[in-house]
Amino acid sequence: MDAWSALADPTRREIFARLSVRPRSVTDLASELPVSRPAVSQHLKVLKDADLVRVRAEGTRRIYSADPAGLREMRQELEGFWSATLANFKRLVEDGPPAEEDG
Amino acid sequence: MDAWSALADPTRREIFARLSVRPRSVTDLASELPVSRPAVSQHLKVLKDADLVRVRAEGTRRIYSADPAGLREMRQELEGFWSATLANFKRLVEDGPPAEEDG
DNA sequence: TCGATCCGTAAGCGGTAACTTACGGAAGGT
DNA sequence: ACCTTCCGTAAGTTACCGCTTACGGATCGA
Repeated sequence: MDAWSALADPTRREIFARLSVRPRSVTDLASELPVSRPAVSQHLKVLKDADLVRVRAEGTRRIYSADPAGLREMRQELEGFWSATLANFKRLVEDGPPAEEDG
Repeated sequence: MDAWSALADPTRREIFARLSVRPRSVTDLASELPVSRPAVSQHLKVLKDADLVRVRAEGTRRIYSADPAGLREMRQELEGFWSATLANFKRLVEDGPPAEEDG
């Protein structure tokens, strides 16, 4: 599952948002959310597979933190959409000529 | 369905990517993609509900174009994730103090 | 008016995502 | 050694998503 699909789920996006503020354990996350601890574990696995989070062992606890790696690609692709959309939209409202195909 | 879920689907993201370059009709899009025309129509409805695309009638054809509106919100949220993740990650690799809760 | 083209939607199907409960392993304290 | 806490995974259920085919409305040309 890619980063787009990983962050599409509201619960997973909420988990990632919290981890982007500061690292937390699985139990801590579960206590803050309206889902069970196993559900959080499963969400974290998805986020980890998408390189959106990292894990660090601390005794029996697993401390998860946000990882820039997975987010970087996604951000770049979205920035591409953004600039292309703005340029295209600008031509439309200015009633300008249609765009040439370049991608 | 919000913009995150709308762009999570690969086919829908491909449609949006093409529309961000230049507007196209439903049939044109379908001819470029490995799915049927009704499927494209359904995808466009999702994108439209998320304010990611607009429609303009041109005879019997419906010309769809990328709309900055829906993308703006999503982009801002992702930029928030990005800066928070970077800041948090920086503290971690510097072995600095844990972050305070501020949202 | 008749046919062709463009399009949206309903109906139905197969796949899978998200959640729960149940279980078992690993580490720490006493 | 024993109990507790923390965690991941398997199994099963429910619900939704994406796709197809089929159908009907709308517009244009002859």
